[in-house]
Amino acid sequence: MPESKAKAAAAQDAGLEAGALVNVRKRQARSAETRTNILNAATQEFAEFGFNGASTRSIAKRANVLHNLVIYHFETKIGIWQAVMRHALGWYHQAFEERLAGLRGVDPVTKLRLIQLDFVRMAAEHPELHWLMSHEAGQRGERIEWIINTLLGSGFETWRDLIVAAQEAGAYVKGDPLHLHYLFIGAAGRIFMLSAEVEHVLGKSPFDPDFVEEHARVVQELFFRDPPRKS
Amino acid sequence: MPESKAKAAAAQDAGLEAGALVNVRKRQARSAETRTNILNAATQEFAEFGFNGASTRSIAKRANVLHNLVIYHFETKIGIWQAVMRHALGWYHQAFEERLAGLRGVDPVTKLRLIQLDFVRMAAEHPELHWLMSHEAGQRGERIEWIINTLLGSGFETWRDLIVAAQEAGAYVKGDPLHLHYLFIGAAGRIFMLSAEVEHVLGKSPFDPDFVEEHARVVQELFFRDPPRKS
DNA sequence: GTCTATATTATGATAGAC
DNA sequence: GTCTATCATAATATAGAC
Repeated sequence: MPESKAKAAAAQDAGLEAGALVNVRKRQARSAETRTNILNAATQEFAEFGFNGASTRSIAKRANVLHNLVIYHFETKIGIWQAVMRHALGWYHQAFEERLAGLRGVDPVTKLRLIQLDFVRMAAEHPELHWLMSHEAGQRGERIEWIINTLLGSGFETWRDLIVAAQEAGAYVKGDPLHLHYLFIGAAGRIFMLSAEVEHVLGKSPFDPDFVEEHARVVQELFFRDPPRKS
Repeated sequence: MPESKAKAAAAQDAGLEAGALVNVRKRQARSAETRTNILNAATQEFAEFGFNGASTRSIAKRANVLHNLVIYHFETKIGIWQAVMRHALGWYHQAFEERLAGLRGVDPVTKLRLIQLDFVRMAAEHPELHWLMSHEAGQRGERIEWIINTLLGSGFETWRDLIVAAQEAGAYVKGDPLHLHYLFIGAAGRIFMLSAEVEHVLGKSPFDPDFVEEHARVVQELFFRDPPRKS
């Protein structure tokens, strides 16, 4: 935390008369808004250009704030980046946990089908997430280490368990479940990361809602298999 | 072309005594070597960091040359980038054309199987190619337009025709052939672009030769289907 | 919290000696 | 073709007024 920010927090903790308190709250609201704007702008910039390619100035410009406010709110460039990753991956994990919680009791094959459908739709709606990971996950380095150590939780176990269960039911293609999960990630998400090229070759945007659904359907046809008939 | 380079070429065209000619040839050889070193270094840098993230100085450092030689040999930053793309995509297209030429007369299903196998092996051996495209193909912009207009040839038609033929033989999953090609590209290549994360989650490098072959096998299991029995 | 101003380093690009 | 030196701009980051 920057010193000035810490001081402001301390001033708030101390007793303040009513009028001053209102002003403090107004300022806090504006601060929170600025911070959010910067965070969203930084998400887009880091997704598009990667850590090196993005600049605090372009982030500030996109967020419509003065460039030094980016550093003020997040201390360093790596600080903004970490905040972006925490926010993006946190949101992603939460979305899946809530989805899975809603599917309690559903059989694993259906469950896997449904969260894979969600995954495809999310890849179309939030390709930034794929880009953010993509820029880091390709080469060893401090940032991917940080992601692995502080943000990558036990999400993969859930996918693995569901795939194993679907395989045991004879409903999913055979093979190492986590390997298959990465095949799925590639098949499901890559087309949205190549959207400009795809648009030229296919003659339509992969983000077109109808296409997204068709895409999800075909992806599932690749991985799911008809289970053997019982008796 | 830089003026100094044009002058050197002119001097070469003029008559020169034997000793001087040898020196000119030595210089040309060194120049060509420098250019090649820069091109290879630039390929790695652009693949890793994208156009904005890479710098002419980091390219020069990697190539072990003085930083201004990068500009001398390629005029501008976009000039180096274009040379990299021409070289990388040219090599890629040539490799496939030669492979296909060698497969003249082979039935389309086998042909598709074999060039897909090559594609997977190439993605493992040269992930730079996927990165170079990846950094540009995600968003509209001058560079992807340049790629589409000057480098993207008729390669996609070949893939489409082979996929259609394999579908007609009942040996390939149904669906829009070019859409399926992008699904294949994602399934085949994405795992190598996430190598650092994959290594952590799977416990082994996706570049491991045995894994590459297993990966290629599973990818084909996703897309190829048993054709209906005859008679 | 925000704004102006500034320090410092990195970057793309050029000029001129050899 | 390469090397030294340099320029102009853009980058990360900080200091201090309000």
